[in-house]
Amino acid sequence: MQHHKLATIEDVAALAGVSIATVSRAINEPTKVADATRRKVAEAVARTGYTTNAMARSLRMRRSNMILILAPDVGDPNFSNILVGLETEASKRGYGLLIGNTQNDPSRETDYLRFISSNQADGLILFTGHLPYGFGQNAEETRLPPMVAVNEPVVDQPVPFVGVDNFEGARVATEHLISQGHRRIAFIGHSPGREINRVRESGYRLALESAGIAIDPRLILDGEGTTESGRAAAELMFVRDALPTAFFCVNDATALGVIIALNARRYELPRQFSVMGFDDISFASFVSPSLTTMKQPRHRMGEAAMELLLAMLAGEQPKSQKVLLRAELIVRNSVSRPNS
Amino acid sequence: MQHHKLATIEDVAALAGVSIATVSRAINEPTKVADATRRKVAEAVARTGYTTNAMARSLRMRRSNMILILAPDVGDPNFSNILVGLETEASKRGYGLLIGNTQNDPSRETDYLRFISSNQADGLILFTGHLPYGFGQNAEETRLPPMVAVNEPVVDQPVPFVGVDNFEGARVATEHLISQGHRRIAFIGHSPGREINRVRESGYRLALESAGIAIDPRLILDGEGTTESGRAAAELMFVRDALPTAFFCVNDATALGVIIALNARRYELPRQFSVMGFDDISFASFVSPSLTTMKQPRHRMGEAAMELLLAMLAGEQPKSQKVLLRAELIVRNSVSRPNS
DNA sequence: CTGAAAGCGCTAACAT
DNA sequence: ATGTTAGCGCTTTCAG
Repeated sequence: MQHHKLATIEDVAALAGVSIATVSRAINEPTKVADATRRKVAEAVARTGYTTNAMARSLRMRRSNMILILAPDVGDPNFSNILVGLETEASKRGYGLLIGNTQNDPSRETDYLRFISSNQADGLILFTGHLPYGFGQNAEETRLPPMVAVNEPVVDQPVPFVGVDNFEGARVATEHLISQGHRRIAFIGHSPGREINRVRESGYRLALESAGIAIDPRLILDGEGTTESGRAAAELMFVRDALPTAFFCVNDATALGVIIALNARRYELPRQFSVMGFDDISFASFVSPSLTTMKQPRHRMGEAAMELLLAMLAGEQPKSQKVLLRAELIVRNSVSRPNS
Repeated sequence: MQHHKLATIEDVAALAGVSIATVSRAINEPTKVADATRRKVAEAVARTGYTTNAMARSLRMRRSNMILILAPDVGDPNFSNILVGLETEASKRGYGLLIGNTQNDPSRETDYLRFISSNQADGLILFTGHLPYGFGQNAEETRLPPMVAVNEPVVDQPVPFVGVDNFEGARVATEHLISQGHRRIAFIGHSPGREINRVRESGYRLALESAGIAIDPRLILDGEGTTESGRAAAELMFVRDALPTAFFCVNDATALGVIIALNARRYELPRQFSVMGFDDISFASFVSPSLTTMKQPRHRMGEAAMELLLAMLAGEQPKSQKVLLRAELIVRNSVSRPNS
């Protein structure tokens, strides 16, 4: 563990009285070496404190055992929880994680590609929802490196994707509300353009239809996925005077806004209104009332994405271009039977 | 940007009609090369799409331009915000970040050291508060690699540290309460053993003393730094019937617990009680009333730590073993003048 | 089962 | 200002 002068494979070979080739084999293909030799080498390794020089090895083997993670915002808690899953799986398989924070800046995206093109990383995990700038132009010609998108699919590009089943999750959430006896259920959405909004709304609609409940367009409002937009949407409902008994919100931030609006109007929750979120962000359990919501399996998303990427690196064809994990219903205190 | 067969320095040299040494110089020490030659090389680089092979370069130069980040929990939002600062500074200086999630598991700590001992990382940022297991035993003999601790200092070890000035921050927080007219100010602390508890409590005491306010031991309670412990501590105050007009809490999680307890008792905040936190975690602005607190300069902590480490890597002696950044008072709605 | 030797792609010392 | 060359530490044929 000395830092100034590390032992090399030659030091070990000399000490063990064998050739460097044998040392290399003893370490990497133990079965190809005689027992006695292997023991001698092992001892020499221990005595010298030898560690394989990863640079030399990577240079020779043309792979680095590193994965580059490209994310728009490393500080986003949604990201960091998935990261833990990525790391768990990678480290289990002997891979290291290199992290690239792009801030959606094209030049930073390009910049990070140097890790790929300089052989410093073997594959790529994409959180950005688009190919890094620098690949984009000539996607057909350019041979893309092995990569997997997670959380956000890559638009218009055949990149394997691991995410959550938003359609199914929204359906389950809405059904939970229905099972409690609600029939007038609002949907407070994200921006109309967002894929996630479309899909979660579809799940909501399907659940209602399956239960034979007519869809009331006045109960469907767009938002922006933010707390403030949730608050505003709830207020709008009161202004318009088309009130639901329950709010299903496209995400927890929105749900929080709805709760704030309802609390401000001095309603008692969940007795007078039920609120359901989606995501299970960290403060979902701290709001009052604590938020019933759909939990995204973030850790498993990370693991699954890494598993998929490493399989591709090992030469396997991805079985499917899309892995969707189920969100889990988390029952807390913001949903109850309607009050009537 | 072809992935199967990358251009090497030889390809560039051949195309430009120069030697590989000249190509290397043209790229790394442009001033040492004639203008015309440099242009030829630049064009050849562009035509071939050449990128320096980082492995070969690192092997030769004996450094990787990589920094290893060792953290107990990569998913912790406190960590991830500092990470952004680390990344900003590192990437500005051409360094990459390798991330290691140890989960406080000694074997994982040791495991990640291979990145250091195999030359895959030049330095180390420590979030763990202790030397990685594997260095610990023989710290005197072992030559430690360049490293900087951030957020949490390394106990009993001369490791340069970048963190927040908790003493000063607690003093400012308490003074804010005093300036509003409070004189009976409670301190809800962390576990007694924790350094952070000791320091923040000292700041609280100094502020009171400086203002000529006697310290009332009945207003100082231990906790565990959790929401639940904050709630319990507030309850205990009511049971003991030694009530403050304001609560200064060792952190926001605790403050949240206090607010929950006060809300549950149907007090009106901040009219009847003021509550002050520390940290400015993400939901501090969402609680009702929104939390007045001290904001940790996490982004800058990351930048400062990386700056320090890179300076050490460049051979500079760290000027001081300890860099303390000031926390910033964030005024929201949980503090007002006392009610009397 | 083991050893000799080539070579991964690069930088830097030395020579011109 | 440019070229030649050694060698960073390793894995992997190819021989034996």
